[in-house]
Parts: sequence; C-alpha cells; structure tokens
Amino acid sequence: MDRSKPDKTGKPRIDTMEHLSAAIGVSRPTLSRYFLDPKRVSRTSRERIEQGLEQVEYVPNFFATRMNRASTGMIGVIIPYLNDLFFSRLLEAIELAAMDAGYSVITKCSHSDPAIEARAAETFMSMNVDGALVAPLGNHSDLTMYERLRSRLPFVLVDSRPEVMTEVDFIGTDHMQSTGLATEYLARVGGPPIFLAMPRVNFNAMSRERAYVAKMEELGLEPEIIGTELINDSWHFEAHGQAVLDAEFSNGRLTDRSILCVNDRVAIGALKAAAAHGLEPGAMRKGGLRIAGHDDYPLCPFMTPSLTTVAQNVDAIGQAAVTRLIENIRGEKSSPEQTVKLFEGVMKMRNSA
Amino acid sequence: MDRSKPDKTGKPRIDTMEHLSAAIGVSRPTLSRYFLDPKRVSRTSRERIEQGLEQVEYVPNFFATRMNRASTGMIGVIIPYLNDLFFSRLLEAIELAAMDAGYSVITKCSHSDPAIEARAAETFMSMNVDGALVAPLGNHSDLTMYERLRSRLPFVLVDSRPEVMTEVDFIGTDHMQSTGLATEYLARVGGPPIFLAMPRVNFNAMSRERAYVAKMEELGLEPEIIGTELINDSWHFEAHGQAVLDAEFSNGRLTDRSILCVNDRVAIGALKAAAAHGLEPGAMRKGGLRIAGHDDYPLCPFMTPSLTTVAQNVDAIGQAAVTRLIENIRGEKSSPEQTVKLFEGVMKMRNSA
DNA sequence: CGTAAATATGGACGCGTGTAAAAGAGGGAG
DNA sequence: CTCCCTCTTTTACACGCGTCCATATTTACG
Repeated sequence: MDRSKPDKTGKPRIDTMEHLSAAIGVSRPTLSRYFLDPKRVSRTSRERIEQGLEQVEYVPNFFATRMNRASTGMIGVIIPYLNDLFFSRLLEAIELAAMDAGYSVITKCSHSDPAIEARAAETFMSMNVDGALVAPLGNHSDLTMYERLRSRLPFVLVDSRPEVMTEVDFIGTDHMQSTGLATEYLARVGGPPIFLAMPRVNFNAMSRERAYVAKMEELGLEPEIIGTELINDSWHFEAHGQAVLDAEFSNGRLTDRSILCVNDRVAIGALKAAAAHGLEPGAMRKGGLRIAGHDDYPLCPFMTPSLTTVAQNVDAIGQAAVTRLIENIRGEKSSPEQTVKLFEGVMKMRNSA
Repeated sequence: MDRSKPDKTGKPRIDTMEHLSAAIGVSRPTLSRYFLDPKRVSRTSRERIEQGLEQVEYVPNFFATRMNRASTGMIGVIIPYLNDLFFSRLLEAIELAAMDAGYSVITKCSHSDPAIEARAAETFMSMNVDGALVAPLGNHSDLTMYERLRSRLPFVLVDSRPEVMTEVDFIGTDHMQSTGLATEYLARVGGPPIFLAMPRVNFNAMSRERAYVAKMEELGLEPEIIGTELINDSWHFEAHGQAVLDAEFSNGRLTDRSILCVNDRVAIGALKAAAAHGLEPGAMRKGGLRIAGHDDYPLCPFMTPSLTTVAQNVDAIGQAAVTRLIENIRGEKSSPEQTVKLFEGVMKMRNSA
C-alpha cells in the first residue's frame, strides 16, 4: 500500500514523528512528550501541535512506543472458551474494569487447547504486558507454563485454580458456600438433592462436587453423584446434562428427585430431558422433580420453567481481579504471600426448583 | 521484578538476543534468522542454538521483532458484543481460520460503544496489523472511521454492512434468501407469518425486515411487523421479544399466528412469553401458534419446545472472511472493485414451528 | 527593567531486533 | 597448493520513539 499518499479524507499521511515534527515545526521530543501527556508541553506548543494534527493523518507507532517504555499499559487475559456466556460476562467485566484503570487488555482464548494456552502465555511474556489474568483450562493445562508466567510477571488466577498452585493470587467464587447454599435450599424445599456432575476435567466442577458432598454430610444426608462419566461423546455441557438425565428418566429413575446441576449449561440440558419425558420440574408439580443450576447464566430467566440457580458475582470477580493485578503491578514487593478472594453466591429462586 | 535472576525452573533468564548470542556463541543476526526460520541457518548452528535454548529462558521481544518487519503477521478483529453466542462462534471460526493461515489475531470488542470501536480501529492502525476484519456496531458506528481504516489497510466487513459502504469487501449471510426461506416455510405450514422485529439500530435486523416484506409481497400476503418500538427499556434481545409478545398475548392477540423473529435471542424471549400465557408453540397445538427464529443459536435445540430457525453458515463466513482478507493483504492491487460473498441460510426444522 | 528561578525545548543516545552488504569459511577444480 | 565460487556469518545501519541532560525560553519578583 502506498503509505505516503493522502487518504480519502484528503489529509496527507505522515508515518513518523520525525516527519510530523518537520511538518508542524516542533521538535520531535516535544511531540513525544505531547503524545504521552499533553500537559507536559507548553500551551503554545500544544495548540500548535493540535492544530497541526488537524491537517494531517498520523498515529504513533504502537510497537515503537511500547518498546522503550517501562510500562506497556497492557494486561493480558487468557480464557478457556469463548462460546460460554459466563466467560463472556467475565471478560466484559474485566475489560471495563481495566479500561477504567487506564489499561488496555489483550485477550487470548485457548480454545480448549493447552498448546494454544501456552502459546498465549508466551506471547504475553514477549509483549512485556504489565500483568496477566488467567482463567485456567483445567486439568489439561501445562502447569510449568504457569510457573514460568509467574516468575516473569504479575499474575492473577481467575474463576478457577489448580490445587497445586498455592502461591498465586486467586479471585473467584466461594464454591463451598455457593454450592452449599443450593444444596441446602434443595434439601429444604424438596427431598435430598442428587448432584449432576461433569467428567472431571474442570477445577470448578470438582470443587462444586466436593462442596455438595460436604454439605450433604453436614446435613446428615447421603450424597449421590451422577454424570461423571461421558455419555455418547456429548462433551458439550447442555448435551451432557440432557444425555445423562435422559438415560435416568428412560429407566424411570429420578423423576421425583431434586437435582443440583454442576452449572447452568448442564441444567439447561437437564430441563430439556425433563420436558422430553413430559416432566415439569418445579415446586410440587408432578411428583416433585426439581432442577437447579449454578452461575446464573443470562438465559436462565428465559428457560421454561425459568431456571433456579445460584448466581456468581461476575462483575465483582472481574473488578477484583483487575484491582488485585494492578496492585501486584504497582508494588511488586508488597505481598509475597498469596491473596485469595472468594465472592459469595446468591440464590436466584425461579420456577424450576 | 528482578529480570536477571533464574526463575523457578532453574534456567537463567536472558532478555536480549545480544546476551543470548554471547551465551551460546553464535552471532546475533544468526539468532535473528534462526527465530524467523530455523532453516535459514546452517545445521551446525541450528543444533548449537537449539541446544543452547534448552539451557536458558528466552523469548524474543514482541515489539522489537514487529517493528522493523514488513508484515506483522497479525490481523485485527472488531466485534460489537461479546455476550452473544453468535459472535462467539464467528470469532472462533475466524481465529481458527487465521491460525491455520499463519496469522495471529487481535480481538477488540466495542461493547456497543462507537467510541470504543473507533479507538480499536486506531489501535489496529498504529499496530500496523496486516489487515482488519470488522463486524460493525450498527447505525451508531462512526463511518469516517471506517473510511480511514480502509485507506490505511486491507479491510473486510463481516456479518453486517452499512448501506453506504459500497466499496468495501463484505462477507455475510444472504438475508434475502435466509429470511425469505423462513417466511415461506411459515406461510406454507401455517398462516401468514408476522414479523417480530427489533428497534432499527442493527443493519442485519433491518435487512431481514426488508427481506420479510419482499417475500410476503411475492407471496401475495400482507406483511405485518411488530416490535420496532422499544418496550420498557428492554433492549436486551430476549427481554425485548418477551415484552413485545407478552403485550400482544395479554390482549388476546396473535395467539394462533406464525411469528418469525428477527433472531433467535428474540425468539427465545418469544417462547418464554408463550409459555407464560400457557401457549405451546408448535405444529398444530393449541390453535397453531408458531415461533421461528434466525441464526441457529447453539441453545436452540435445548429450548422447550426446541426452536425452529434458519441457520447461518458461521464457519463458512469466518473462513471466507479470513481468506478474502488474506487475498487483499497479499496482492493489494488485484481487485479495486468490491467483493461481496453471501452464504445461504439453511432451515433447521424443530418443534416450535 | 534586570536577574534568578522555573519551565520548556532540542540534541544525543538507547531500546531490541531486522536486514543489506561485507567478510569469512569451506570445498572442488586446475 | 592456489584460485574461485558458494554458502554462512558478521559488521553496520536502520526502525520509530522514550528519555536524559544541557540549553533556550518564560515567569516571578524585586
């Protein structure tokens, strides 16, 4: 592309500060200071520069500006999936919080692939991002990669955490509390709940499973867990929930039970299985089938019946993660010990349980 | 952070090629060539380098490598929302296609804000990305920003397109065909369909509305459109669909009609409104209420009843957009005229219509 | 109006890497 | 053994901008 020609707007293109300096009649260092902070040049220069910028088309080179600067003003975010509204919401909260704090975020999605996750971390390190926020993939993640990341830059885990990483800051939901809340609620309004789980690849799934067991034992009830085995290759959450419950319902089991699903996407599949079998989960209808989820997926209110669930405080998690990361960035020596911040879940009583 | 200390893995950290060169005993330019393409150095040097890299911790500086290089190997993607599974899927398709082609993608989300959209474009230009893929925000987008982008770098619009931008390549769905298909289907199996629209801020929403009208006239039927006004500030798609239909059903209207929704998220709200009024949309039940959507949102099969819709070929769109963009990047002079590629929609017959 | 202090500016150097051109190494033919 | 050719490495400069420091300019005050 011809980089010197004027563009459609008619303004001539200028590619370097050097040329801009010649065109405007101000020295290049003055321009540099202007772009870093307009207040750092005198008012006369500032007006002259701003007037000059009206006449031409120029944007400072991103790489050159970042290269020789202590702080790049960027934070890297790694999330495991894109096709999950929970992570969309989390990412949105993070982006907005970062934007408010004057940081720009670079997002990389690992697409369920540890190799891509590792490459993303590598990229962040080579970009000298000021810090990184990572929502781990799960059991498949490359833990040595996390160690390298940690040794190189401020780093906070979000949403879920490998058990072995006890030295890294972590912001997430208190699943012991949130899942306990849902378990207790179901036990109170219906019979002893059964837990519809996931194949154990995800840390949160596992800690929710454990939280369920703990609460059941506390209540003096017998924990029952289904769905830890993969059925029909249906590794998509909704399809998994549907397949597991379809198998149960087809054999006449569980049709009058309280079912706590490991998350809302599984619960949505569970609702579908119930409907397919003519069951109407909810308060007292048709023998007391109840289905509840976890996360407060945005579509919960629009399910039929609307899905009772326990909400994660996504906005608070995103905000806190950014805040904590920035603390780490600012004063790196301050806290050698791990900071863990867990937010409580809130019951969202709707019609499915 | 102390950048010289060995990290947890025990390997000493090296920050520049200069130092690496000293540590390994190969000249720096040779290292540079090695990192660009290992085949460009002799086998003896290569083995020596690879052996050296085992001993130390080093990653080339991202900014320095990109600065003085003709191609940055990056493409920028701008999408309007994150909290929409359609865009998640599109983004996923784009990322995978780009990865296959050897490009890495930088994604920016405009969060429904034209200012953020403009800033993202600015960032891409300053980063010298090789090209940009943009899914426009809608009527609020700053069109002069698009012009600047276009004048600076290869640029392809995806998903939707401002009418005035007739000179930019565009990849999307043929809404005339897809919406026509759904309209025709509904007219055939039920009564003349009515169109449940959105407030007119989105280009696709508008073209689907027009496509509906055209098809109805072709069929000799009277087009009827509802939902163009905002109800109760419910600008979220699902809430909008629910609010509009709730108002209709409450007055006893439309309870036996075929309703074509502008997209699946609106249709999900519509299904909820129907259920709330004890209506069961689907083939012939309770007077023939039918509800259909557009897009094939991943959750459609899990709705109750499962949502009949017309699927966009998201993977093909993502793939084609990347392919077209790369063509533009490679041979910039080749095609001054606009390329438009529209993919057809496919009916997904399920239970709601 | 003059002088010292405060502030703004410009020259020079450095950031970590890519790359063209020059120097070197290696190998075969005479 | 010498010469020449080819492949590889090295030398040297470039990329665009941040930043230190010396110098020019403005401001404050007497």
